[in-house]
Amino acid sequence: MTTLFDELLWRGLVYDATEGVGDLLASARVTAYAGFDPTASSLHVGHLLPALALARLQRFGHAPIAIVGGGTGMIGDPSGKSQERTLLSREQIEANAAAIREQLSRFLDFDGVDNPARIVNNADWLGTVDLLTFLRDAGKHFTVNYMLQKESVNRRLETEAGISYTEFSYLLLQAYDFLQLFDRYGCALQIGGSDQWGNITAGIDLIRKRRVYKAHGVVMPLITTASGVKFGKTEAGAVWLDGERTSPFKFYQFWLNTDDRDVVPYLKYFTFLDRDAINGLETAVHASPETRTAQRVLAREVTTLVHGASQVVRAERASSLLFTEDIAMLPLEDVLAVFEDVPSTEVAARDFEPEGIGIVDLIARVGLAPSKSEARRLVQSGGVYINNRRAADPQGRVTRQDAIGGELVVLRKGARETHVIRLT
RNA sequence: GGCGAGGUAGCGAAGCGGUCAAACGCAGCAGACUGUAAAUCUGUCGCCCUAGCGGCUUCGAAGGUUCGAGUCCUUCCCUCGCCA
Repeated sequence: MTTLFDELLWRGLVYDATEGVGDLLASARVTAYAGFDPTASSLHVGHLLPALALARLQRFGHAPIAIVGGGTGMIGDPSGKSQERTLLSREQIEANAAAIREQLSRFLDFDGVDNPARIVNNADWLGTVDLLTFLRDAGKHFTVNYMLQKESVNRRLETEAGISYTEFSYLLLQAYDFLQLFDRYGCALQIGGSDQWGNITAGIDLIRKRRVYKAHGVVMPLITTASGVKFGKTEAGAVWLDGERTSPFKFYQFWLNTDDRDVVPYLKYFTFLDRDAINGLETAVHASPETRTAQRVLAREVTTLVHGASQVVRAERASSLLFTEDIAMLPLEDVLAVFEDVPSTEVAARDFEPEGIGIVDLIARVGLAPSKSEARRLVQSGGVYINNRRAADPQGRVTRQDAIGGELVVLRKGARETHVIRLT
């Protein structure tokens, strides 16, 4: 049967790995961890890779640990960052950590008898260890020479701004984490993004020196997009797992819009579909790209994982409605249901009374455009739709008669940004 | 503390007294073409309106010179480099 490592290899999830991980994973139940720093109150799609890696691990019988970095978050990881970070307040970090913990719990099973998942906070030990102890236990085992050679540090040394002592120390903290998890839970493997390689090997080195044990690391590739855009970004910024920040509908749309060239790798990265299923979809991409079957499956699978099946149904309905039907013809309840998680604004019905509101004013008022000038430009270029009908006259007005069921106006900008106006 | 370089729109970067709301590139936004894709092409990209060779506020900050200043002068603030 296939082992976890084979599985990861097939999915293209192994960018680099320590010698012998495959054998270890094939021969024993391994406890492994991945870390998540609480730099924001939500994870984003980029975090899915390590989060799902933990879930895959668990599915293969191994025991996953997710670290929410309440301790390391206080310092800031220089890996992959070209500039020094601003420190977050302790309260902020604690709030973020709590939110992230909740999100991670969706992917992991805590009730397994043999291999239950754990979520731990490294503030538990990093927050209590005193400086002298830390320097003796961790610091003593690393030469500055070694640390300077790490890519994350080295790159920053070449910049004008340099790197602060604080961020320079990050490596030691993460190494110390690995040691702690090894001691507490027998954790012998760390998983992360490819930018974590330096931090992971530092931990492995520390465990070897302090405990005379060979721990392992696996890093996953940086996700790229075929068009060169940074993965996980849309016009509205990062794609968050938090439904408040990125609505399930937008989340679904994000995946649905995946480039043909990216969709197969993404199916491997972000779903649990097996080889046959993915191979079938790959064929579909070549045979009939216009149906975008693979994208639909991808969107459905990932949205289900993050937001649940019921949200997928809604997103799919909203999607078809948004692009293929004349919404003004539909019953008010249907439209309401579909646009439930689209941004909306309440506007007093009497504002529409005499002869309606100028379309330009309305767009600026609900924030679909940042200024009236911008709104006017949009309308003139034909980028505004009221109830799915293009409104290209900047002098145009929206009256109460335009409202679906007398109480709802669906305002759309371009192909994707929709705003609902409720008359009250 | 000394010397040098520099601070222009989201970013990068032109500009060296008028025609500068400010070239150009990137990013963004919209349109066309499409498959809610990619590529390409077009338009747009400070704010306001009665939309015009219109009005207003911008080029680190504050003063000044000038009919006129992003452009010249003074002071200050900040960033970077070298030296101490």
